[in-house]
Amino acid sequence: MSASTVVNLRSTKAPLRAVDISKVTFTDCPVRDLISQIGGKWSVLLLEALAQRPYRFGELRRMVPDISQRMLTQTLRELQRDGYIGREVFPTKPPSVEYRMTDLGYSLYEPLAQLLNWAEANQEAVRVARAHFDQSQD
Amino acid sequence: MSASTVVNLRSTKAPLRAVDISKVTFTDCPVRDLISQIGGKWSVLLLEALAQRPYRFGELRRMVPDISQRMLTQTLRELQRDGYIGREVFPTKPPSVEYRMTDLGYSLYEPLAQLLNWAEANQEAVRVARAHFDQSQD
DNA sequence: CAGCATCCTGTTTGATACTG
DNA sequence: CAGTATCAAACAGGATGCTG
Repeated sequence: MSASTVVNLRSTKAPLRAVDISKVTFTDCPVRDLISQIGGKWSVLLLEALAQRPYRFGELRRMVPDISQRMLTQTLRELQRDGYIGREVFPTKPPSVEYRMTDLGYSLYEPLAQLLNWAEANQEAVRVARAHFDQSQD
Repeated sequence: MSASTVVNLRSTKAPLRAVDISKVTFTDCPVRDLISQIGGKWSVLLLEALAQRPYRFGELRRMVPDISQRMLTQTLRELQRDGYIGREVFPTKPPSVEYRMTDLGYSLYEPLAQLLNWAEANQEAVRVARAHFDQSQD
């Protein structure tokens, strides 16, 4: 059983995150691909919000006060493109747009939430490890 | 049950990833903190390798051919600082250094592996979602 | 309201050369 | 072998102004 049993350890020359959202092809490692998406500064935050219930653009903006409009739009597009969230435009005046998690998004959110729970449950252990490491480095 | 039940949605002004490894204080959101660490380009790859068995520096380098020496060292240090992996120096000549996962690292790896499994199991669904999205955008 | 286009900055990463 | 140091490039993200 080699180390690549769980995942393809071959790395790629491809950039870690999408730049031009419409030009990006699927990288040859799904793990790298997911991590690069989730690893963005705002993706997890938005997934957590939308896992609770649907929200409109402006609501999300207020929930995450220091996200820029640019990054909110961009991150929502990426999540939509990957199929994790859906986008519905209501033809009101002015228009309102609602985002909601898809079934695929919810299925992703299950293991993701477990990981986030781990982060909270073990934050103290990590804090201690860091303090110890920094000490020993003088 | 508010949206912040699962995790603190407050975002921070802190940079996403550590720059000077010894200067970084724990951010006020453990989730942001974990995501910023494993969201790095190489962390997950190295955790997967070390979840299998201990490896030496050079072995890891050969397993992940296109990681630079600089990033291998830096990422290993970060993982060590957070307490996920341990580092042991053998006083041979020339010296050899072995890295191995700690108990904390293994406990992290459990939910992490679930997430990675999801990525592999659903890569086709994501690929389809992307193709559909790109289509509809013309 | 919900964006988009442009410019600009700091951070992350890579390349290369050198060392105990 | 297992690093460190320095420089340069690429990228993610922020700020601002404009639009249907």
